[in-house]
Amino acid sequence: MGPEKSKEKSRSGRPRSEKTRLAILEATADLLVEGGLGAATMESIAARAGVSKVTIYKWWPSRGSVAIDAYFHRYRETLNFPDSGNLFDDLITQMSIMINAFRGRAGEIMAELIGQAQSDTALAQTLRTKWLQPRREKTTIVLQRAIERGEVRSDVSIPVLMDQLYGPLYFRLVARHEPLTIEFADELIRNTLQGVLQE
Amino acid sequence: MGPEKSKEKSRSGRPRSEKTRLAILEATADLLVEGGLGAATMESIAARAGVSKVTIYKWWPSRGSVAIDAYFHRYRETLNFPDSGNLFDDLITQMSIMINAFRGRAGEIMAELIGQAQSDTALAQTLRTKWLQPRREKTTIVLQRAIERGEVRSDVSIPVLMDQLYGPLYFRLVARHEPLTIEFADELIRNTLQGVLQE
Amino acid sequence: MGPEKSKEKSRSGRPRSEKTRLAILEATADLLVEGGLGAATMESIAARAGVSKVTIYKWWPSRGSVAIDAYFHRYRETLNFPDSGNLFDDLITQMSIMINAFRGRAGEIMAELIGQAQSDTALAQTLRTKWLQPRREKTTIVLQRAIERGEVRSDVSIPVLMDQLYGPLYFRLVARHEPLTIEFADELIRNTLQGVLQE
Amino acid sequence: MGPEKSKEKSRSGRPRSEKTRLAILEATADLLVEGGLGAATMESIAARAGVSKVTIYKWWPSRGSVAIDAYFHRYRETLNFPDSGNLFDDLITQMSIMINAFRGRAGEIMAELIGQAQSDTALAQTLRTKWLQPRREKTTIVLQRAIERGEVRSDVSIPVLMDQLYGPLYFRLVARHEPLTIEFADELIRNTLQGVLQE
DNA sequence: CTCTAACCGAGACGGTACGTCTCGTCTTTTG
DNA sequence: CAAAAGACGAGACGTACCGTCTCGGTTAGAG
Repeated sequence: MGPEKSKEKSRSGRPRSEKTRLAILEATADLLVEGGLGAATMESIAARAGVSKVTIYKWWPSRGSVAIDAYFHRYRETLNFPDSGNLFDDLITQMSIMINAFRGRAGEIMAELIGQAQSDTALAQTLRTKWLQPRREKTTIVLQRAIERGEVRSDVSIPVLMDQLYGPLYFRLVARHEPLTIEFADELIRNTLQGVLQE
Repeated sequence: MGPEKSKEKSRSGRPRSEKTRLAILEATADLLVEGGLGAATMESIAARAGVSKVTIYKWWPSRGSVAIDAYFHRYRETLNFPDSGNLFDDLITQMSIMINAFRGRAGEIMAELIGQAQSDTALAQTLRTKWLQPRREKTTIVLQRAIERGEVRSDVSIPVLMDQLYGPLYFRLVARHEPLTIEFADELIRNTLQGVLQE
Repeated sequence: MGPEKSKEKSRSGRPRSEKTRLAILEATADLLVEGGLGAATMESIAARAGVSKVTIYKWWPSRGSVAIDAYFHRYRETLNFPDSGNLFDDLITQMSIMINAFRGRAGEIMAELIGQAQSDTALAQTLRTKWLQPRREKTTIVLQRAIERGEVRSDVSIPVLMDQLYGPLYFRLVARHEPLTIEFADELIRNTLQGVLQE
Repeated sequence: MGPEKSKEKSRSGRPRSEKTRLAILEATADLLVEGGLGAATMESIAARAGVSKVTIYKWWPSRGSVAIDAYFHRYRETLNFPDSGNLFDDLITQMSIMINAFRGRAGEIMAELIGQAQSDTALAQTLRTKWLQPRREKTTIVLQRAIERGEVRSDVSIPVLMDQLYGPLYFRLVARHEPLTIEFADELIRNTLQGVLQE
């Protein structure tokens, strides 16, 4: 999904215009910010980018794909995960960055992308591969090291633990029944690590 | 949202047809099951129910609203929460029911409804009031009693704890990166209650 | 077409409400004046008259029927034809009255009624019976007397002569290619009586 | 109104499909013949022509416009006016052609078009420019020559004379109070030229 | 002085067409 | 030969009136 820069030796014919690719991504990102996913129709993207619809269809299969690429293009984040040796500190630092991002426009757009993905399997696939997976890989490393340090029990399943940590966050992003705050993250991490039972 | 049965004494004019209301809900539910939310267009609902589009618009503001009412109509569940006195048992029982429901067609439809709600605030509101809230109220009571019994620490925020328990579940429903299994629920509850730190 | 006051001895049951009948005619006439025939929908007439649609359908078969009755109700004219003994004077007098009426709102409405009658045979019938015919009968008498007086040739067909006099007038009303003026009527009558050939 | 064949050098983009244009006109003409103007709805035209409604709206502003173009397309007539040097002969020849056309389906449709034009100014405009005007121009020339020949009085207004000749004809077409026959035309022309007064 | 038939309001309802929107494809010309 | 321009078929959208159909409440003459 999304246009990959061709690794092949220059194929014959006119090469793809990088200017056009960027115009599309910028236009889409602008539309996403201004009116959400609903505003980023193929027609409006083409019009805004000064590009033909066909050109977009040539390189992206669906409007969701363009949107997600535009999202990454605009919000290309460092994706750095701290690894200080103290699990709680690492988690609260990383989660704070994420929550700060999700409280703004980027959060609304991500929520809409997740929403759209419910009826667009290709988009769902892209979201998993390009968004979720890289983050889960980084997190896996951090949690693995915490297990190795003896901080976390070794019988804990890392995928389950990751869902315990990030599931509640995405749940609030999407269900909006409670606000996404740092305090929430703090208690969430604390509870997750220590449990909630009376000692 | 959705038509409430009038409690008022019969108002003037022809009364609303219960037959029509049911035909709409059944038709919509059928369409949801057959082809998901995308298949439940206003046109197809009207055609299948043998009903005029205007009649649907008269009583429901959007296609999402009809869908959600149809969903509740078809999957009107007991919404019973066990309250045995043992928190783990109660949670695993309740969550198993939920997971069993979400692993079938009902789960796909719920995921699509949540998806649609990302770009339809009215639908989002309905989902919160008619789906989430009642369940959270039941759960609140159970957790409250666990605190009173001294099973759970009294400084734990119940909303946060509920998100710890159900957030990961909805996350897997929506992101589909890992399967929704009873084993997952089991470890999730266990971890949540006891924590993951090495003792 | 249109409600006739029942000549029968009072039938059992509640008698028809004269108030309602008038409310409908007044409301329709108002709507005709304000927005033409297009504005006088059954819905708007019912709403404006504070009357149920069914009541209207009870007494009139179509919207055109109501409109035409409302037109006659509002513009009930004397329908007097002068009969001075001089044909030209009589014609110019009568035609001036008609042109003056047709140059205002009444003319626009009549044009729309004629228009509607092209796709509503019942309305067409009513227009002929209630509007055209009475006028043609009056005119026939006047022309008949002109023939008897020896003013007009006795081999002239009266219906044809009437169409020569009034056809051009309705043509301008409906085609609007030239204005409806007294000067037009004057030359029309003069030409018709004397012919246009060089003597 | 209606699509004009572009005189411009080929503009960029996909050119308009002539096949589609013709399909629309043929479908509309068929519908007009089969069921009159009422049958020629945008939906039925689109369905019959195998064309999208949007495509029709792209090129015609209203259903009346399509209908009138379809009418001209189907009944593209010679529009020739004889000019033999004898006014009566020319008029009776031309009027006979017209009456023969108007006595068939074409007359009904024209009447409906005139009817529709009473509540559709754009359509009215088109009727005047594309139907009435060309005919009046031809007639003007013939009458002008009759005046020059000294056959007709030079103080007669040509527009008024044209309304005297064709007004009665359209009046009968639209009011249907008397039949449209050649005999009618004959007496109409004779009366108009010679007058009806006793000499 | 009730009974009862018809009238009337309110408004739900199935239906048809409207005019608009976006999608994804197709067909030209331009650079 | 890629890209732009834009025509096109498809099909859902939400709205407007149509004409019909219950309802409950009313109104006047008949019994």
